Amino acid sequence: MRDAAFCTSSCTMTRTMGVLGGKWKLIIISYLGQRRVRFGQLAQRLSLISRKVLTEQLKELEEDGIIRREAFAELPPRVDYSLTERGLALLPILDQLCAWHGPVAPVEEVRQTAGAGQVPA
Amino acid sequence: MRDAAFCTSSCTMTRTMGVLGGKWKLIIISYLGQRRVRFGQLAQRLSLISRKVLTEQLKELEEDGIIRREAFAELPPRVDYSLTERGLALLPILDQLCAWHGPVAPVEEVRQTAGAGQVPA
DNA sequence: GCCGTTAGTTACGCGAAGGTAACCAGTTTT
DNA sequence: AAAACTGGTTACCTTCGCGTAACTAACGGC
Repeated sequence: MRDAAFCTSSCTMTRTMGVLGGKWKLIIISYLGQRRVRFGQLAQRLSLISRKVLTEQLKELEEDGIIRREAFAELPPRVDYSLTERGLALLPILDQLCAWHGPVAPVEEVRQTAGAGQVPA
Repeated sequence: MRDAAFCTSSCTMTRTMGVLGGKWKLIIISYLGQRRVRFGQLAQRLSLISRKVLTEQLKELEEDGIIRREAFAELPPRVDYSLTERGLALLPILDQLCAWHGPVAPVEEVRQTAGAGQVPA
């Protein structure tokens, strides 16, 4: 997404889709949850997303102030991603979306058992 | 969307995106709101969507039980679209999404002033 | 000096999503 | 008899999202 026509529309829903639209954004946000996650970890867990697209989406999300990127001058390099306040504010809404779709609520589950071998995507 | 890999994912957010993902779905749902709208009216208002794609999306939304399609054997033909209960249940969530994105909340506005020349898309 | 590590970037190319425009049915209007 | 109206469908073509794979930087270990 990131379509100019979307972002300048007079309809808020359309503008919102300009920021959150696209296959991956909500999934990334929902996976991040309240945690700080390294890039490699994201890439492993969200294996349906190619590395290239993942970095693109992360960059856009960062530009939109939804996630925070922290790069450390370590060796080997390390980059942590986490939600900003703005991003965190989305979580309860996403939970409602998930609850709407399925009776089960595995987003919580994925977030909580995140080290246990779940395959979120 | 409607990607098989999405719909069978173990992550609810991903499965949810399988149904609601795509540029247009949430916009159509949000535009429908509580009203019954004729096809031509939808096509006019959501002018960013081509007729072809609009019919495709409407068909998918109907298959997923989110909207209801009522065709009348009138002349000229008439088809009304409206949200099912499942679809209506999404509205408060979408309103929250819009509220999250912009301080203004024009989805309500668009729904309420729907005859007054708004251009929702 | 070569490999491995992490976090990317770049070039290349496919396939699906989407736009355009023509066409259809069936009846009233002109 | 032709045009117009509604709600589509279809063929055709273009665009772009996305995947694959190779490559980079900068350092530690062998």
